[in-house]
Amino acid sequence: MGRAPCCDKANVKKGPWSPEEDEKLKDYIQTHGTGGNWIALPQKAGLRRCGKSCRLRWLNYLRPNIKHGEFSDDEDKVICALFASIGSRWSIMAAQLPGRTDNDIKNYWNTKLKKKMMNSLISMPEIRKPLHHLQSFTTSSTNYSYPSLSSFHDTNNININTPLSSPPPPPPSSSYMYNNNSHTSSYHNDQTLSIPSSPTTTAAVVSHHHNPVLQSQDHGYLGLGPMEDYQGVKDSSTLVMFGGDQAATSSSNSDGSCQYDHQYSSIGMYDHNNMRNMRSDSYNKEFGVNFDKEKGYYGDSSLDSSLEEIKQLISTNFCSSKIDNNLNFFADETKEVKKVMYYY
DNA sequence: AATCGGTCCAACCGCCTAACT
DNA sequence: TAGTTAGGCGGTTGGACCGAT
Repeated sequence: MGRAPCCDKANVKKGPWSPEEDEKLKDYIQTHGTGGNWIALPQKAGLRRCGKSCRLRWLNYLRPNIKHGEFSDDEDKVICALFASIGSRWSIMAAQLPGRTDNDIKNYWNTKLKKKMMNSLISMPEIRKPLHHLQSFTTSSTNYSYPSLSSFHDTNNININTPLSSPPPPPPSSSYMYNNNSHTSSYHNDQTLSIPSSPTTTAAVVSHHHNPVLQSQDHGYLGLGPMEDYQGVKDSSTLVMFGGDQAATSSSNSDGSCQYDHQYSSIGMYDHNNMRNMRSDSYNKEFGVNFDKEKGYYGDSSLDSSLEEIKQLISTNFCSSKIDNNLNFFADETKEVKKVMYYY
């Protein structure tokens, strides 16, 4: 019953392959093929290796037409698009990229492309969160309209009732906050801005130039806690603030906008450099969220959620049937996302 | 020159499914 | 039909390498 064991585990060599072993394996397969039996192959080829190890070495390194070296922009786009639509199915991705192996793609994604993608999505304005909100904006339509922002104005009388296809207005010079639940408001050099309700997510931006959020406890309007609350963050300019279940007293205006005094009960910080979400110790003490010393961040937020959002964002807006025949679509739409981000 | 921390990637590990007996 | 393994896959890791201090 069953089959013979695949190899004598005690007698097989492990670790890096020597050039001699490579040569033996290559010669054997080029002469005889794999014979559809990797387990028997090492003995026939005169190798003290497990069949699985031979298979891996051949597929990932020795077989003809393997492409090594830098990935092209087009390859980046394919990987990003496929990741968004199918997740970490590296072998399927490899099938779409001639010469690339699943291992290569997996390594490339984990070490470079993931970071590149994250930076691409958050780099222009220092914003990270309103991804769900953006989904409703980034349609394939060329004529964007934002009913929810139709009467948006700020205290400097900058009318932002502008379609996205036009150049976006400059971002606030210091910082602002954007909140979704039912109201939206902003801070701008200690002035309160008001915009109408309706968007569906929460985000906030912290300027690179100075950081009123981290100073804000002194002003009493955010209660985020001092800089040293954020364990492991050396440079406040890398932080982006988001989140916020708010408890606020508000007053509505006739145009549908509203203003209120903020008392945020849930605020998160996103650390650009370390690509992780954080919350202040003040928050965590109050709500019993523990700092995970092993992971280095607070337990309820991590990079994973960011990736999920990227995945969701891309899959909803960029991918579908257009992946195969229009790679530039992804890049163009990414620009649109950046424009929307910049817009805020 | 030595040390340290971060990056990269080849290779291993363990799981799942299909195939075999 | 049940037990077992091969093949395939994604996740993880060890160590080489490199730049900064």
